[in-house]
Amino acid sequence: MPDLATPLIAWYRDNARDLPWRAEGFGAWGVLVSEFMLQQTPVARVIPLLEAWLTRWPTPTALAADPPAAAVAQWANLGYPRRALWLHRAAVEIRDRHDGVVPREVEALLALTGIGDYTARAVAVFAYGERHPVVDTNTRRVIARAVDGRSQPGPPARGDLAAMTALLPRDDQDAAIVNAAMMELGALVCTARAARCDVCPISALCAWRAAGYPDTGDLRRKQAAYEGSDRQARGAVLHALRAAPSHALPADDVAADWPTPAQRDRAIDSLIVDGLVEVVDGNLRLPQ
DNA sequence: CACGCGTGGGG
DNA sequence: TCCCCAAGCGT
Repeated sequence: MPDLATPLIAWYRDNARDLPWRAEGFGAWGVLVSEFMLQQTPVARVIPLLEAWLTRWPTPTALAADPPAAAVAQWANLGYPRRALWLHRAAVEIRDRHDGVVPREVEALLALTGIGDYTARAVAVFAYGERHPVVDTNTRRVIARAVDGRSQPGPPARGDLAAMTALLPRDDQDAAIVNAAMMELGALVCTARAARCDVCPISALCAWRAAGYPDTGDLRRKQAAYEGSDRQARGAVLHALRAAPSHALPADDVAADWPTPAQRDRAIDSLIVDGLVEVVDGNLRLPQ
């Protein structure tokens, strides 16, 4: 396996986007919040809401002092609002178990609500400079192509972390840059739809390119159909309740035009279970 | 391990 | 237009 780190580091120095969480001194809490928001939500939509979030809650303790409902409301339209509840819960855990300081150990980060393999290592590496493999979907795609010679990665698997570890230089700072560079390359150059090999710093070393871009068959899990799904129904319920801020609505009036009432009711029930909808005297409202 | 979970932008 | 995609996580 040729050395990918050296060209990646040089490329990253010249081509990395100037993103808020990469600013010197952005802080571990800011990095952690950004990572929560970036879970399945594009960068461009995260940036303005991240700034607003950190202005309102500059520390985990500040967030923990407000009710979870405040976090859900501030989450606005980022999608997957359960993440707002998880982030709030993580803030409480940081206050109660870590004296209000975002932990730097991967194991401690993994124990927080809403933090998994990716986010734990992203915080440890990008906020604290520790040396670990950080593997997201971009990184997995770049490894699939450059190293394994396949057009797309399979589903996340054990072994992903080991594969990335093999690419990391010894030096902690260089390792952090290579982690970031793999993600950045996947986001900007070696994307899911296209591979811009003409501007890729490792095209000469790429196994997929060398093999003539074989289409290995796409093993990625397909996103479930959204049209007609329970998720869509939940989205419609939330949309209706957001449109009626502060006052509760009779349950029958919420998304009343939804084509299948049973599905609408199921969506409401699941949102109540998740803590994203409240029942007050038989009326529904967003938690407050 | 495969599935459920929002919302919106771009090719 | 419509479909695909987007720094995952919990169960």
